[in-house]
Amino acid sequence: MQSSELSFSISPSSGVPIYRQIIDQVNALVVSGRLKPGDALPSIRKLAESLEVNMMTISKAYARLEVDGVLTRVRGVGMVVAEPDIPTAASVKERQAELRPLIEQAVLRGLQLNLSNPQIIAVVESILRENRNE
Amino acid sequence: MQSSELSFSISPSSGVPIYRQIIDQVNALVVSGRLKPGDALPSIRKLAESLEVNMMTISKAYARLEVDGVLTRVRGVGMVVAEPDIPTAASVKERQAELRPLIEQAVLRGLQLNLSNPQIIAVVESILRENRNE
DNA sequence: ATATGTGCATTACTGTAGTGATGCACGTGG
DNA sequence: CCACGTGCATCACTACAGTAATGCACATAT
Repeated sequence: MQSSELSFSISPSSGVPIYRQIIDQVNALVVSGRLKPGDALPSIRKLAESLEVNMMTISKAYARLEVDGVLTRVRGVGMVVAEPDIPTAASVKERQAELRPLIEQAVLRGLQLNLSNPQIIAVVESILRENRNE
Repeated sequence: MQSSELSFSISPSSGVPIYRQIIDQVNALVVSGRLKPGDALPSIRKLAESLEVNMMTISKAYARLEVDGVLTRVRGVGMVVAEPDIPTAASVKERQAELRPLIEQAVLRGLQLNLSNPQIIAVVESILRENRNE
């Protein structure tokens, strides 16, 4: 169990809650493939100390990530990246339905900004392009 | 000033704040063209009474909508739908940049759900199709 | 068994979002 | 001018998110 040398960084005064910043960064690492299933994450204590925040803050973030199926917690051992393939329990349609409200919020904002359909889709594709490093 | 007969509906126990529900519904009405520039909205008192909430809750919602450039308040008269064309102050690129974070959040969630690029774009297009009634 | 590493449960403090009650200021119509 | 309809400012209350301090439970290595 060598130090994975994961570099987390937070800005406590960015308005975004600390635990949310942790969640987003772990998610990004997993989605992009830099963290693979079975990989260990920094222990709650280590990470809390290095970021100078309370352990519970990290713990809550890890807990949320476990509920989301991203991590698996193993008491006495540590947090580990979960298998990514299990969640195919839900069909594509169901997952799309789950995603829909989030997309809707964003798209309506785009319409409100008076952007055309192609202009909105261009933003979507640009973001997809950035994150298909897998 | 006839009754515009606008039908707002809220579910106080839906988790979504009341003022946010008002904002979203007004936005939807304006974006879809059912409310046109110059149209009057229900007065704060009337709407508050019909929805059985406090005036201030409606007032806050309207205030936010004014900041967003959707409505114009006229004291002693009421709230009126603002002109939609003014905001072309910002270039397409700027408006796309403003939209980007929202889209990004949604798209990353889609990737996390293990949806393919076309599957995500399909959701976007479906929503765009629903809202181009203009 | 014991020491030391894990994560967890409990409890508490604090800030802020959300909502509300009340009285005031502005505009319009008589 | 006066009455009535607008929206607004102020203050206050409540619930909950976010963070933290502390002690406990489990797993592993010696």
